[in-house]
Amino acid sequence: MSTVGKAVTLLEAFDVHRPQLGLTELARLTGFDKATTRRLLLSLASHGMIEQNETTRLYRLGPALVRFARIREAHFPFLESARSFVVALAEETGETAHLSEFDTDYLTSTYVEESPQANRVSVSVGDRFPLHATASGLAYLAAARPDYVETYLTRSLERHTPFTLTEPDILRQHLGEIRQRGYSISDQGRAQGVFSVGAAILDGEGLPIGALAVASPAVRASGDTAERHGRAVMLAAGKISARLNGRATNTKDRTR
Amino acid sequence: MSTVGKAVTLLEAFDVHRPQLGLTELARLTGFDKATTRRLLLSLASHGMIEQNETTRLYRLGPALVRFARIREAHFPFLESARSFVVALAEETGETAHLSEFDTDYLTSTYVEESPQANRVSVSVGDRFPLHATASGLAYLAAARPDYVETYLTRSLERHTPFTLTEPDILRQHLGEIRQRGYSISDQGRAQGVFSVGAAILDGEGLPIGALAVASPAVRASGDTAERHGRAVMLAAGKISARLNGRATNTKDRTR
DNA sequence: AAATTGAGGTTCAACTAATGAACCCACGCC
DNA sequence: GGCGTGGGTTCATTAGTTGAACCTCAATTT
Repeated sequence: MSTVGKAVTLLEAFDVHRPQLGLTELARLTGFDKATTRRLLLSLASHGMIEQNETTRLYRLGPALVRFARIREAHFPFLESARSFVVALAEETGETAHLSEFDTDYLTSTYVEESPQANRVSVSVGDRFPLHATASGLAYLAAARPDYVETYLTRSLERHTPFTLTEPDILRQHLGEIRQRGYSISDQGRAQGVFSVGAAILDGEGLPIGALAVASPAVRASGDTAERHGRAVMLAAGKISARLNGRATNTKDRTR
Repeated sequence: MSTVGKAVTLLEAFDVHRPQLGLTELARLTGFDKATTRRLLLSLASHGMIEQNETTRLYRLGPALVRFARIREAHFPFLESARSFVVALAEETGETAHLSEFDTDYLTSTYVEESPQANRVSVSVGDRFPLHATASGLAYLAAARPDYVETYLTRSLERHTPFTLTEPDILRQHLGEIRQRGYSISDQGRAQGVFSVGAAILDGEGLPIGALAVASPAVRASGDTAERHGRAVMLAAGKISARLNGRATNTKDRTR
């Protein structure tokens, strides 16, 4: 692995539930030597990518990351342009709606609007969705480049529940149906008792960059739920894509 | 420079006004060889820190940065906890109020609430403030560790206007006065015609992590402006620090 | 109070990964 | 059709990275 890759791997050791880590702990989590870990941390810290609490000696993600994130968001306002549509979708369906963004073989939850009902699906910002086991992921794959999909399908796909689809051939067929239908369906693919439908968010070239989904308790999913939610999520995703690209983008326009 | 440092330097080539860059352009901006630049970009891209537009071949900051920023903000909610106080401060003073965060020898503007008046000071999120030439920076320095201040003062300090203070001795004296007073004053230190007062935001150990400031056109700064704005900014900064640390933190409590 | 454990941090010879000059290719333009 | 420009690649040389062993300090344990 390149040195840069190692440095980023170090950053990836942090998450919402482990926002601060010690040197030894970081070395253990990443598998790097303590000396290596420290040298990388210092390099990162000198650029504000990592910060150290001077009394506890613990490391945490630095302010430069926030600065970079703002630059990206200013130019590529994924969240800003989507928030209101997610809220509207949750209201319309009465269920939890969530938006996720593609990032290295996963979709990462970016914004969540939970259902007001007591029995609801709960999702947290930062949660990562495997592509083959969630409605969001399937919607993403259905719109992704064929070569990416093939590469993804040939690796070993984790089975999260007895309902998870892991057979490449079945998945390929499933993706075909999603393309026809316009939205994806995942019946308890990642978590038991959760029924979801999803649709991809597309960039200016028609390639997917994220997904929008509605998740409901499976016990509330009756005959027409998939279609009702599916239409709603498809429409909302289309609107988000359109706004993101400053124009309509439901066609895969590749003329340029 | 370490490879990691170079990789981050590449990220730093992007800013709000230049959110997308080509390979050659990036190599030119950073001074690295084209091959080096590309290899670094690939390493970064494989972790989602950089993204490439497949048709224009231009590179932009990646989604992983946004993910990391969220992890940091979830744990260290600088902006969230401060926003309402900045709005209130702008309202109270009738002038532009802005919050900035320390990041590698500069304060970076994080949130801005502009004055409603036609003749107002305009600040953009992402603007970088030199420590010696702005009210925010001086407030930061006045609360910073002595060894950091000394290191900072011994480098050559840029003169932005005829009013910029660049003499280490004068600055040291100035910082003493700021500590006594509780807020800083910068009369046209960075831009002609801008009068600002500022106060530092402190972490749980009493060390500064950012600053809050009120900036007004110098022509509106009369006799009591400094004191009125100063008191307001000091109070607001104290409240932000307190909320950030979950308790009162205007004393430098180091008992642990 | 001496011994033990475990954390942060450092050193330096061995070694592996980074470097960059020169290269190719594609496209747009005169 | 030749020239300029930008993206991308190659590989011998070179410079940065590695990690076992070490140090220090503070908190437990004996």
